[in-house]
Amino acid sequence: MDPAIDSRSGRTRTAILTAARAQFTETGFDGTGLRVIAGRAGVNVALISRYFGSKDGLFLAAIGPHLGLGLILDGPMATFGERAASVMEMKVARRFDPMLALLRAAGSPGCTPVLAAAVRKQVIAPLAARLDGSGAHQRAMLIFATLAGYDLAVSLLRLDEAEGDKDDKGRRAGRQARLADSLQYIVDDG
Amino acid sequence: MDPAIDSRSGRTRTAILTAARAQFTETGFDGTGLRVIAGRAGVNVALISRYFGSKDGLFLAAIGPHLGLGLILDGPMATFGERAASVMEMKVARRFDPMLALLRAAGSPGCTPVLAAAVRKQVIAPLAARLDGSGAHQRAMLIFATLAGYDLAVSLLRLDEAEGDKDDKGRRAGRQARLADSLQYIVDDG
DNA sequence: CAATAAAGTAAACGTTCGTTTACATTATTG
DNA sequence: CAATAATGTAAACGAACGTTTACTTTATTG
Repeated sequence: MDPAIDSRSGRTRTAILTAARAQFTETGFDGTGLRVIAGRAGVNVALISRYFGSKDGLFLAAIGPHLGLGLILDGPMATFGERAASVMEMKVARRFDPMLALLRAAGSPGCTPVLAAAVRKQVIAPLAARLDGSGAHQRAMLIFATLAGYDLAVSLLRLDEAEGDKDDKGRRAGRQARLADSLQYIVDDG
Repeated sequence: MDPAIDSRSGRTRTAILTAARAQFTETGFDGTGLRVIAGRAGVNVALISRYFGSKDGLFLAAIGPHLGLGLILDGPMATFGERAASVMEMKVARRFDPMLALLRAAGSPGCTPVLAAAVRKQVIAPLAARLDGSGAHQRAMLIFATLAGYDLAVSLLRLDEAEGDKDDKGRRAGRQARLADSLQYIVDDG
């Protein structure tokens, strides 16, 4: 029986993980206190240390397994750009956004190496394996860079927000098309 | 007379700013303590509060004015990609890297809005003004995203580091060419 | 049911943080 | 030179942090 479901300890464990994912996404690693996570999960602070050892352990358990590209790689690479850009735009207002959590935590000295390892293994490697042509590894890195930078600009810095909110859908569609095009250009190797 | 040069107060002021730029670049906003900056500048901690009011004030004064594109916009847009990619690769091992400082601080809740405003004003706006064709603003944003993401991948996460360090120059040249190509593709509007 | 382990709780630990206060030193100026 | 402002210093402040300890409650099991 999976202890992550049912059983008292399993319930608090997942409650902590869920709260941690949301909170790390919203306020980053350094900006998130364990007491806030505990309160959000309706759980005592000391239990976090008991279950995950340390704050780093919690971060790794909460964010680590979700840094992959998910379903974006499912499908022909001829339409990778479209799929990726679509996912990047759809994920707006989700409570847990792995890429945003990565951006908000990548600056914390303790998180950088573990995040780098996770991205290498879960993003770069499988993506490069799907790319034809030369320099697959570097092109995979460039694709990741484009996606991460896009999230930095749109979701974190909110650079695309104008004064009036009118034409919001049009703006979203426009930037999504540009992103898709730019990504596909890298996939197709120029 | 510019009080920033000569005069006792001017010297300590610039010493604090220099130390702050380097330290914020290395360890981010939350990861940087005022005592470390003070020690690096050879200055008493209390003077930081006196001269810059608060840690946020210091960050703004140290990083804010340097977030622009610098000399990258000087020259024809037909060779923008090359110039930008060249600058991104040359700046390796510099003590103060504005883009890296931005990436390391963007996750801190207090820094995000001020960084967004600075990028909008100093990067997106002047860059969009130099772009021909439709959707100049969004393409400028996408260019910034590509540059920031590239720095995230290469300088911060160091995703391109392999086990053996051989062929380092070749790898650098390769990824620089890819970046230049990808940037120019956005400038030229497809 | 009693014994043992697991899970949860409350409080405190020691540290670090940004900032402020009170005081000493140095420079400026009438 | 004396007065006054500017600059530098040392120490302390209260708050927040991650983590640990001692204890109570709940569940499991022989």
